[in-house]
Amino acid sequence: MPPRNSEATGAKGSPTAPAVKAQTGRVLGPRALQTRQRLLVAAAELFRERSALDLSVAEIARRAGTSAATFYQYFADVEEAALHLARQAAEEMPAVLDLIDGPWQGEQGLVTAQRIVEAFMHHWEAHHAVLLIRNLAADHGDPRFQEARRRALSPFLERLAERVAEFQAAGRVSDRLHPFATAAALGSVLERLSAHTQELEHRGVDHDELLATCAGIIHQVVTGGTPSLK
Amino acid sequence: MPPRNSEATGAKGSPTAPAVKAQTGRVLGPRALQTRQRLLVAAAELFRERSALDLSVAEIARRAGTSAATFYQYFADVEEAALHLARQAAEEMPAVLDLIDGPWQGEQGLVTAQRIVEAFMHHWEAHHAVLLIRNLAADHGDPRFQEARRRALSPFLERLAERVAEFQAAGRVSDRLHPFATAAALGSVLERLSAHTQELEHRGVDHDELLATCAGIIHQVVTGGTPSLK
DNA sequence: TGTACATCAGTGAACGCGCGTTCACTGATGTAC
DNA sequence: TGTACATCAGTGAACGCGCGTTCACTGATGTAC
Repeated sequence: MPPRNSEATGAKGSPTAPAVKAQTGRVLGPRALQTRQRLLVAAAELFRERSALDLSVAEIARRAGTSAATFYQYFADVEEAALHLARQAAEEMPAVLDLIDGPWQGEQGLVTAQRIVEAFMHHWEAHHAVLLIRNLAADHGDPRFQEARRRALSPFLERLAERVAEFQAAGRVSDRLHPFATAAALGSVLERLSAHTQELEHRGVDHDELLATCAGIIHQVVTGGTPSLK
Repeated sequence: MPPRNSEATGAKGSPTAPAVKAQTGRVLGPRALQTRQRLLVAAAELFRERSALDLSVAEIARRAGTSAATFYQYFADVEEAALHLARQAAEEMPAVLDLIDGPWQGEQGLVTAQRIVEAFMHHWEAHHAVLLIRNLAADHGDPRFQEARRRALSPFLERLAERVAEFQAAGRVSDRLHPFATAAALGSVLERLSAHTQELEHRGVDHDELLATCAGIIHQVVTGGTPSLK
């Protein structure tokens, strides 16, 4: 059996990660990091099952096979753990970003739109519960969650808005549309439809139709009309 | 002083309302209806302040100036009260419905789209907190809230889908778009942008620009392209 | 290699608190005669 | 109009429960020599 956790014995000042700290401010060792991770996983599981921020510290600790007292060594409260999960999920978004810079001209535009939709849906499938909670808390006005959401979505929306502005400059898209508001609207389509695939499948819209529709709308709104109707 | 509650002394079998009942099944008198209403108002206030379903019965009762025991005479739990508020809010939607049957041809189409957006935003301003909670609970899978949401949105989405299908039949809109999925996408734009006016205003998008953008997108997607770019 | 000590990490037990829920009771309102 | 009674509506008090939070303590791990 090879020794696991070999990284724990490695360079002590590894500059890659910003050094996770306990509530007291102490830097965490490998065992503590493991425990903390177990708590996060437990919280994520419970969010998936229940949802909403009505989880109790006791419940999370129980699920993680540890005690509530331990939870308080790493997080001030349940929200802090949720916030961490939300930020973790957001780290995936950059992959979607590059897609926006793909080609939008002609038929290629539709393919680009499709790829974006696929990436978004994938993202939501993987983090459904946490993203839902992030959005709820943000909607309600919690500034920490609002910022987490903004950080995750802003780069995406801004780049998309640039495309809209480009097509506007080329005279293809109506000047009535505010580029950023348009991007935000398309973002909401992506989020909502990704979050509600089941409900729509229940209504007779299968996954591929949903993807095609979503991509079609994005393509049409960004580039201003369909190049060919077929 | 004229006698108030004169309706209470009127026809005992008034068929207009379906007769509200207590948890025990007894039909409620005027005083009880007032108390029940006070509890609902208190719950709505607290939802506006807090949000999420983490309100306690004790809290609602306190706000309503009554006791928890009284709450249980009218509602089984907090969710039941929330559900009632959600259904109440949904009763406003029919007003939006008729707008969809307005003219969509030419420049009139934009006006129609604008009216729809205005009505939707108004609806959300009035019931923000409750609608947010309804959607959250529905998202999480609670079937009662899912149904409440479906009942509120379905007629709207179905009529909108009909318009999309009409423009498809006329060869104006791509066949790639699934009519109902398209309507759902536009519905999500309406809901999200209505729910997030503040956030967008924070980003330099004012209310009118938001309205124009939202209407522009709806018009373009439903009718397939802008009639004139100006 | 072995031993002594320092620090890290985890936890049982305790405390008080506010909640959900129920029940027997009081007070208010309506009705029959 | 007045009185007796029935029903409606509201509530204080009680119960047990699980939670949040803290603290002194135990056990695990690392380190110096």
